Amino acid sequence: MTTQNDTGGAATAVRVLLAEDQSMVREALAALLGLEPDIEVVAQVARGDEVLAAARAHAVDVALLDIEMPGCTGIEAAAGLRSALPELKIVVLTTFGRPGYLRSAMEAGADAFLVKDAPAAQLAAAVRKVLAGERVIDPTLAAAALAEGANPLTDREREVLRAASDGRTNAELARDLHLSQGTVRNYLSTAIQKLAVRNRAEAVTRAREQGWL
Amino acid sequence: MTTQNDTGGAATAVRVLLAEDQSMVREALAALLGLEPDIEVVAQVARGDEVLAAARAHAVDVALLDIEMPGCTGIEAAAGLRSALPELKIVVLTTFGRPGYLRSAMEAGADAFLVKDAPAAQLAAAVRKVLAGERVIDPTLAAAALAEGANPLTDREREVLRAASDGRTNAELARDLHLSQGTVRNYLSTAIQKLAVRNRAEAVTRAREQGWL
DNA sequence: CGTCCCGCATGACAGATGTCATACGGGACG
DNA sequence: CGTCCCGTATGACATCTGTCATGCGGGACG
Repeated sequence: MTTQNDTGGAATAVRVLLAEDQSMVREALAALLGLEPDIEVVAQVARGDEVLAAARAHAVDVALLDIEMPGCTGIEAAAGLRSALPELKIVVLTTFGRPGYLRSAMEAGADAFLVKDAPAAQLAAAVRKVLAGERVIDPTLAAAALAEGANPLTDREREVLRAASDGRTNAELARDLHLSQGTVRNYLSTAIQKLAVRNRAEAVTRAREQGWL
Repeated sequence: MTTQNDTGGAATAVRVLLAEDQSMVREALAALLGLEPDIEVVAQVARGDEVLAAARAHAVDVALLDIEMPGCTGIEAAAGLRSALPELKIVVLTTFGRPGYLRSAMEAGADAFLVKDAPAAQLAAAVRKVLAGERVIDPTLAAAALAEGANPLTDREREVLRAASDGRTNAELARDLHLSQGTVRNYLSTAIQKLAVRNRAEAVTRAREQGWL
């Protein structure tokens, strides 16, 4: 899905791409940004895997990316944009202020990281700041991300934990991941210990809230 | 939190209350509704338990309620509004199109039920329709709600399942809920059977996606 | 090149979880 | 006043889950 509305806005207006899967929220954010005379939303997409093409097609200056999207995540989209269009500024916008998300967003090359419960004024402000070359991150969240340290889980552990997250049993996990049942249990066991919890369900909860899942 | 902005809008404009915990989304929705000449957002709150007071204080015609909010849910707020201010129209707006949510919203006296991935235009449309005495619900979702039937869990089963949802062990649940450990297991067992799943984690997932948790 | 650590894997064992039969008091409903 | 369902409880049993000792292969480092 790609919407064009190149009408309106000053000739010098910042050209913004908005990527967010919930139509109502996306269009509402567009309305909000539309109130700013120096900002123009020139493209909207509802899927992560449509971001790059839309950014190219509409000569976008700033991309505003939600994280949770079908197709691919905003983080992955950010990485793609960063390598394909290095000039483009990237603002990652998310519901969840998870330290791991902030870390991944920054590693993917984001210029700003905003949570949706921040005041709306910060959105336009962030767009202007990244254009001016600044980086915008919530200091509290940055502190949390640094305090928590990096994701302690190995790839395999994360994979198994993610697969286990909706309640699948060890036998199913073993089949799906082509592992022995015992191996699945070991990965879950080490994940449980690394996360300092007592069972897989707590491990899932904890990994989720850190953005490590 | 209560914001007043009685300025602007026609004298005959619909007076709308907006309840949504994420500031950015809330203010964006306000901006969106603000574009409609016949609609005026006269109050905004970020918590469910502030809805009733704000509705009273601002002579609101229509309340737009998100479900997931601190304080109390939009469903609970709707029930409170319905009994205290029977004239008021209620639109429930939610991220998740869960059949159980629709059912509860309707039982709580909502006049409309919208999901956030519907097109933005439906929001203003719904406000106008409920004012005209119509009810607005997504037909697909209504069908799903009817097909699924009502929540099969007893109060106690739901309570135990909810408490178990973040990974607590039987012993902890028993202590917290003042039950014997065996009783906890029985409740979880019956819940697991009613939901046609194979363990507590799947039961939690399933109950959640139905809006039964 | 040996050694050490890490990721990965396996199986044995103990403890947690899920099932089932059974039981009892209380409220609802016919 | 039976009958049924709910909430509560117990104990026995089977299965699942978490821990641990152990082993293998590869990369890092001295």
